[in-house]
Amino acid sequence: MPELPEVETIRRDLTPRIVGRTVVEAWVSPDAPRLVQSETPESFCRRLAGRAVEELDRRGKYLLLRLDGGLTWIVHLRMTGGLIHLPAGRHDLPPPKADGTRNDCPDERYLRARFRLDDGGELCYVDLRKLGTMWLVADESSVVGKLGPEPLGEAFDPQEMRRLLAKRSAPVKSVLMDQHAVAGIGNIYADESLFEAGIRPTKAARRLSRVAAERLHWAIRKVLVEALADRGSSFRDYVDAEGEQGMYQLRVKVFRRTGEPCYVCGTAIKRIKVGGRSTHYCPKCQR
DNA sequence: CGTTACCTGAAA
DNA sequence: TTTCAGGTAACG
Repeated sequence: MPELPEVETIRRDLTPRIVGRTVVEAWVSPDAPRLVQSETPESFCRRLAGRAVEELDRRGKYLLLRLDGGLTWIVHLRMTGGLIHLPAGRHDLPPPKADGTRNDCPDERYLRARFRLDDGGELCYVDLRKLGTMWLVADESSVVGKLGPEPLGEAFDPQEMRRLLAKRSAPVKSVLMDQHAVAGIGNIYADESLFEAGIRPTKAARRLSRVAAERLHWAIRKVLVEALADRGSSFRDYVDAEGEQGMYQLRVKVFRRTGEPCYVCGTAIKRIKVGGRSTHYCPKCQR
């Protein structure tokens, strides 16, 4: 579900609500045996209880909750995970909606873990597909050590963009989505960035000209900054830490616009598979 | 390098 | 019934 703009939105919203708070009790559903990767759920809950959250950071699509005592609680939401904060006095997620609307994932059916805080608030982890993962580790690099640069960071400059495209014979879209190349771009923002740069997703990464690589660098930053300003995209499941939707889905130019006219040239947007993922592009604007 | 498994539920 | 879904690791 969430890519960099969604995870960063959650990080920003959660920061004032949980930094300085202590986890007084942790619970992991027996129905989610794969959620905790670093140890058994029992051990995880025991070690987490009593720890204060000192800092909330993000690397790629990972949330890093730095705790007192030198441990880091790392969360990856994968496809349908979400973290919902309930302030003091509210202890229940909404019940399933009767009308069958799809943006209802943070309901009680999909509650997989909960974390009670010392101010009476609560952090709820919801995940329909149960693909999300958590770790409690002393060494963060054991989890996030091999990620590529942050696309909005200083280390990601046009030269770095060219360097990471060079020597890769895979389609440029697959390289953009490779978290070891650059961290945080997923299916939506890969398609949108390639449209913005006028590059065909299937083009071999190493075949991009210098100018094209530099345009792509600029496009990635533009798309991510705008998506962040819109608090991410909510196509089906994604909601922020308060259960609210993002707005960028209203601004996408190609993602899930199959058959609709390109806003630039009017040509019908095409959908193909690249690296097993649905890929959307304008056959005229993107060469 | 591309493909498949991991999960659940909605849409085609 | 089959396909598809904001992701990733483990395959061959």
